[in-house]
This record gives sequence, structure tokens and C-alpha cells, in this order.
Amino acid sequence: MATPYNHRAVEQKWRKMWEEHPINVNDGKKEKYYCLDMFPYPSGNGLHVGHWRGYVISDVWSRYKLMQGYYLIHPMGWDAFGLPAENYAIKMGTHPAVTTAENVANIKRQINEIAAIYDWDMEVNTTDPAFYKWTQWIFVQMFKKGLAYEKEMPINWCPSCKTGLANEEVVNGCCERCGSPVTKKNLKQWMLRITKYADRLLKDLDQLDWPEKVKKMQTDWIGKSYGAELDFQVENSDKAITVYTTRPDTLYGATFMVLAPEHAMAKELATPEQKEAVEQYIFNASMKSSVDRLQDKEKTGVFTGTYAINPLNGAKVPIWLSDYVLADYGTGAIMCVPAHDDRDFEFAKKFGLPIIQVIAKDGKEVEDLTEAYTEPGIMINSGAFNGMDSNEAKEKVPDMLEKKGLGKKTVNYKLRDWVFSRQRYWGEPIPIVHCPDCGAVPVPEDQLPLLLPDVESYQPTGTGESPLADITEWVNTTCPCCGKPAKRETNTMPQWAGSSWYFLRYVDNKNDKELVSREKADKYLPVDMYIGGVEHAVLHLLYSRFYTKFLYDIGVVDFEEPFHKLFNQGMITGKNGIKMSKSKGNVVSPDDLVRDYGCDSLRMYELFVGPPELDSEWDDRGIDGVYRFISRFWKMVQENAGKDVPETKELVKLRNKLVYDITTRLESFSLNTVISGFMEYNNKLVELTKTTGVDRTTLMTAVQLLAPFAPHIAEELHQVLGGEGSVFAEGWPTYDEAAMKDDEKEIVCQVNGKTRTVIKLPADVSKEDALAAAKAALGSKITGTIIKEIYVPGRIVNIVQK
RNA sequence: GCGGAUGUGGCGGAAUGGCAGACGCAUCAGACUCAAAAUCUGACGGGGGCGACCUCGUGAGGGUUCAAGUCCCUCUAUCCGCACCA
Repeated sequence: MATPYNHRAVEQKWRKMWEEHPINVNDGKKEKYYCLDMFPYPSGNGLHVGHWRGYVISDVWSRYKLMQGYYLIHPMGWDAFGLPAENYAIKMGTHPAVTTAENVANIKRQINEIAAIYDWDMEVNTTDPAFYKWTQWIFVQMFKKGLAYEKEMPINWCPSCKTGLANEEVVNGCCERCGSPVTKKNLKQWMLRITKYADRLLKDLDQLDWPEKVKKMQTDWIGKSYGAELDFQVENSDKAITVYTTRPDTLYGATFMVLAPEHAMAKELATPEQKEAVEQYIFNASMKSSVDRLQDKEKTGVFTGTYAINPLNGAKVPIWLSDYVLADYGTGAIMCVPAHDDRDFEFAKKFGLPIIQVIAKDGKEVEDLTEAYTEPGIMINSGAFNGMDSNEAKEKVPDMLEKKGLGKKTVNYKLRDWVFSRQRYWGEPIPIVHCPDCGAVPVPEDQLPLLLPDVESYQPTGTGESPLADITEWVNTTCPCCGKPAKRETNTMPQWAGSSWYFLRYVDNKNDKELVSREKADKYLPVDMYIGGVEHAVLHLLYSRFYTKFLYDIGVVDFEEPFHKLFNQGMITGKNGIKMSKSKGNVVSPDDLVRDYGCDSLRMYELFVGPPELDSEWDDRGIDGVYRFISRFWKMVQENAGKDVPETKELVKLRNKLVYDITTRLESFSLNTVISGFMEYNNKLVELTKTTGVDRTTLMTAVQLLAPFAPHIAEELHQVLGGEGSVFAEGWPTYDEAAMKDDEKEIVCQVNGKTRTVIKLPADVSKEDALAAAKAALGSKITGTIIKEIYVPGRIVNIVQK
């Protein structure tokens, strides 16, 4: 008599077994497969069922790869520096080092509940000095190559987090972490020259097996555009203003130009009469937050009183200032062609500036344009260019100006250099010493890691200085270059610093000589499959690509892209699609579900809730269905186990179909239908148990297929069936297409596309016989003259009648 | 404004152009039970018919096709991303 399924006993037994006999063993002969999870930051809230899903998906995929015979690399670590950890510590009134350690311990316990086969020998923690030694080392290398540089400029500033932010960390004008509106602050910052890699970051997207959505987001973020820089001489001056435009073909239509209020020449262009208004405008613009600037779509501006000369036709155009022109894109100045640009049109209408059409709309000039015409077309009102296609003029105009030294073709990117300094405590100290004589000098590599000093007060100061600035005994040092007194850099690195390269370190995490040995890097890297949420599409994933390309350039690794394939799992939400959060009170903890239903059931239910790439609403009740399936499968195997049922043709067919269905669904990442597939086949096997029974090979195969999804019960049933060792050593079952073939097929018989009956015919029936059989079966249902007969072998007969 | 995704029973969802609603949840009925739970069996989109059956039905409207949830066009709703980048 079969014992009923007891998840607690089964799961405890196998956890212990796996601890004693690990199932992932590198025999050196196997090909590697690196399956990576986006490592978590150890927040105080612990994991909810949504976090579980990502880890379950990656574990299922990892175990599948393991069974296929790969040597699996499946590590886990902690992204423990940065704002979330520090803000939590401040809230709790405890040192971030303490809370971080506690949170790591708690989340590690929760992750262990998943029974994922992480190799904890590979564990990394970004706050470990042995790890951040190399985070600092990379910075020093970038400094040496001129990729890390200091610059004083107005940067994005979060008044709540009291730190500067990178462009990527500002979402709709608000702080990506806390949601506060971002302001500007003039600060001397360390910057990383990611723009130098813009073209490679763009081009290499082609070779990645990533969701198109993410590639598109990165493409847009890099924002490459082709255009020209043109020089407008300032009237009565020897100075010129360079503008950037993507439409040099419309140059004859330029009736005014606009500079960003922050433009270096903005103040000096003001005539005495306009001086007050100009300075007022510049001041007002400087007070606007990013949110205001985004929301105030109504154009504002001020005339400087000064004119510039159109380099092509010598026309005099007024120079205006307006905050719709961005200071840090292009040259911070534009030529305005109101007839062919929506924004310029709006500005011209508001301030009564002339509008000259230079590209024909519908082949002609339009009286009184009511909106800008932004399409290409035939040039008009453009002197020698009249009649030319505007796309051709796009090339010709800058070429012509280049000969006169007044312009050139150029490309521009939306991507900005990466603001890398944070005025916060909980991060890697930037390993730089400021010497009055030698300038910025990197900390010598043999003195790395530069340890983050312990402090009493780690709260952000809000002054633009890091809390480290108060520790005089740490700040005051000597110059590594000349030995004279010098001061340490007090800013820290952003959270992204560690996460930009952590995946390289896992495979050689104890190496104190190198970031990663070249031998291990060549053997185990890069990542084959990366699984995580889509929220990092332009943050972590762009930064990591940049770091990897840099490390390639300096010979640390031999590949340019870190993540070959990327999978973004959808979010698990609460009722009505509301994001799970503590404040909403809709967080579902996996802990109780594991206790009541077991790890195997929760793992399968996490996949069963819906397609893995889409968001899914969590509903606790559904887990009963998965639990019932597991119990029925358990019972079915137990009932057949001792019977020694002989193998029949039907059983062989069923087994091969099962392997085929599960494998193809798994390969296409349709994990929810893998689970429903198991249920479907189990229903069939339960039926067979009542009659012929199920043979041992089929049972064994089903158990093996189930193993990546429900590893505990699979191990137990594998043992029940007399299997030796671990089920994971059995390999992934294969199927034989020939054995799957049906002798008989169900043929749907339709009249005029409507199903009237279904008949069974031999699989190899001829078209004539099939049609004859169908017509006989349809009989009196065919009432008119037959005008067409369709036969799709093995599927359908359709009789078309008048 | 631009770009992307999604829209199928009471619910989650399934369907290489070929029987729409697999699988599961919930619900209802029955069996077992003193009873309940668990388990098992059956029903379960709408309308019609005593009935084998007929008919409508995949956000809306057109189209292609012998055949459309699926392909094409035009809308619409929801969600996400970007958003004055010249």
C-alpha cells in the first residue's frame, strides 16, 4: 500500500542528502553552462513570492542544463553597498554593516527554502574588502586610461537621499530610489567616460540574444543621431555660435536661433537694453527643477538683443534664450526652422517670429502653415538648392559649409557620461588622493583595498560632502607621488560599481592577485543565461556592458559582451495588478506556503501562475491545484512501482510524446504550459493505472522530467523506482519521433468550414480514401453542389458546397 | 506625442492558419462518511431544442482565405518604456 505524500518528510530527507552529496560535480570534461541570477540587495523586508519566481525560473533552467550534462555555474551573492541598504540602516538607527549582515543572513535563509542549487563556495558580497579591492582597482585602471575624470558641473541631485545621481537614475525627473523630485546642484564630480563606448555599446547589441524590448531601450538611451555642426557668426563680433542640427537641409528656413539659458555665451550676448530680462530669465531657469522643466510644456524665452548670421545665405537671425534647449546635448544651441520643426513652430508662433517654408508640402508652398511639416521633400526658397530632394541636401549643405570652414557633419548621442560620485557613506571609497602639487593621484594598487573607515555618524550631510569628509585622520594623508601632505577623495562609488562586474568574480572569488584569473575567465565566462527583472534595462545592464568592454580592452577578459542571453521575468503583483509592497499590505510571503504545501508545490505554482515573461496576479488558492497534482503523481507512481507492468506500444508512444512536449515547451521557456503538460499526462497515466498499468521506464522518464521542477519528490520517486544515486545523474530523457507516430488520426470533417463530425482514419490514408470516408460520414449533411474539397493530411477535410 | 506589450468563460490561462476555452482555480451535483475535512465521479461561455443536435461567441469594425483568437487594414481600452535630444 502506497504511503500518502508527506512533503515535509520528503523534502527534509533530500535536503540533507544533497548537502552530503552535491549533485553538480565538475569532472573537467563537461562543457560549462553559466546561469546567472541578478543578485539581490539585502533589504530588510525579505523575499516575497515575486522574488521567488525569478529564482525558481533560473533554478529550473539550471537543473535542466545540469541534466543535459553541462558543468553548471549557478552562483549567488549580495549587492550590499548603496542607498537601499544605507537608508534602511539609518531608519533602524544601526550601522549599515550590521543591518547588511543581518539582512544577508535572513535572505540567505529564505533563498535556501527555494532549494536552488547555488554553489555557495562562489558567493560574493560587494561590501567585502576582498571584493571591493577589485571594484577600486577597476576605477584606478579607468583613471589611468583617462576614462575616469573630475568635472565640476550642475548634476542631478536628490534632496532626500542627499546625493548626486547619474542620468540613468533619474526617472521622470524623480530619484529612481526614493521618488523625490530631482534638483540640480553644482558639484565637482568623478565621471566615467561611458560615452567613449557609445558606438560599441550600440553596435554590439546585434549579437545579443536579448528581448527586443531591452535592446530597443538601450538603443534609445544611447540615442545616436546623424547631423551637422554649423557656425553662425555673431553680428558685430568675432565670435561664432556653433549649433547642432539633424536637418542642415532646412538651413534656408532658419529664422532665429535659441541657446540654452546655461550656454556659456548666454549672458555676454545680451545687449544693454536686454541685460536685465536676460539675467532674470537665466536665474529663473536655474531655479526650475527637472520635474518643472519636464511639465512646463508652454514655451518661454527671452530675446538677447543680438543677431547672428546664417552661414549659408547671410540672413540676420535674432538670438533667443529658452529652456526648451538642453545645455548638455549637442552644443547647447540650435538653429530654429519653425516651418519644419514642431517646437520651433510653437516658439515662433508664441513670439511672433517669421516662418519660412523651405520644403514643399504636397509639392507646393503652403500659405499660413498651421503646423510644422517635418517630412522630407523637395526644396523651395533655398537658392541654389531649389528643386533638390531634401535628403540629398542634408549631405550637400554641410559639405559645402565645410569647404568654407563653417561646419561639418557629425554624430551625437543622448548618452551622457556617468556621474560616479556619491556623497554617501555606504559605498566603496574612490581610491584617489588629491595633492596640491600632483593633482589627483590614484592610490597605489598594492595599497588596495582602500578600506571604508568605520564612523560614528554615517548620515548624509546634505552639503554636497560625503560623511567621510569629517574623518580628518582618514582624509589627511600623504601624496603617493611626492610624499607631501594631501587629502583623500571623500566621495564613494554608486551601488552600480560592484554590480557592474560581480558576475566575473564568482568564478574566481578567492583570488587575491587578480580580479579573475585569465585561465578561469576563459574557461567559465561569459554568462550564458541571465535572468532578472526588466527594471535594469538601461542601468545595470548598460553599465555591465561598459565595464566588460573596458576589461576586454585592458586584457582582463577575452569577450566583449557579458551576458549572451537575457530573460526578463514578469512581476508578481497583488490583487488587481498592484505591486507588492509593505505599505500596501499586499505582500505574500513564501514562508507559510512552503510550510503548508512544501517547496516543490510552491516552485511549480510559481511557474503555473502564468507565462514567465508577463506580470501575473498572485492568488494563493491556485496552489491547491499543484499540490493535488503532486499528490496524484506520487500515488500513481507508487501504485505502479511494484507491478512490473510490461511495456506496450501505446505506453512507448505516450512516453515519447511526454518527453517531446515537456522538452519543447521548456526549450521555448513556456514554463506555465510545462506544468499543465505534466498535469495532462498525469491524468492519462492515472487512467492507465486503472487498466493496464504503467511500465517502469515510463514512470522513470516522467520522474526525470519532473526533476528540475520538483526536485525533492523526483529524487524520492526515483529511489522508489529503484534508481541508483541521484535522479539528476540520469540525464535528460530523449524522444524518438518515429515512436510518437499515431497509426490512426482523428480527422475533422467540415462542411463550408463548420465542423460536422469527426472520424478516425489510418495515418497513411490516401487523399481519395480520406475524402470518400469523410463524405460518407457527412452523408446528408452535404446538401448542395460540391465546388471544392480540401484535405489536410492527418487533420481535416473541408467540403465546400454551394 | 513616439515606441512596445496586452485584451479569450466567474477567475488564472491554453491553442505550428485547421474541432476555441487544454490545464488549473472557484462553483454546483453525486459517491464515500453519523457528520465534516480529505478523496473520487460528473456538470460547468451565451441562446434554442425532449432529443441525436442547431446557433451565436476570442475588445470594436472591415478585409484576405475552403478555414482567422492567430495574417492584413482602421479603431478602442489598459499597462509599460521614452519624452522639448533639434
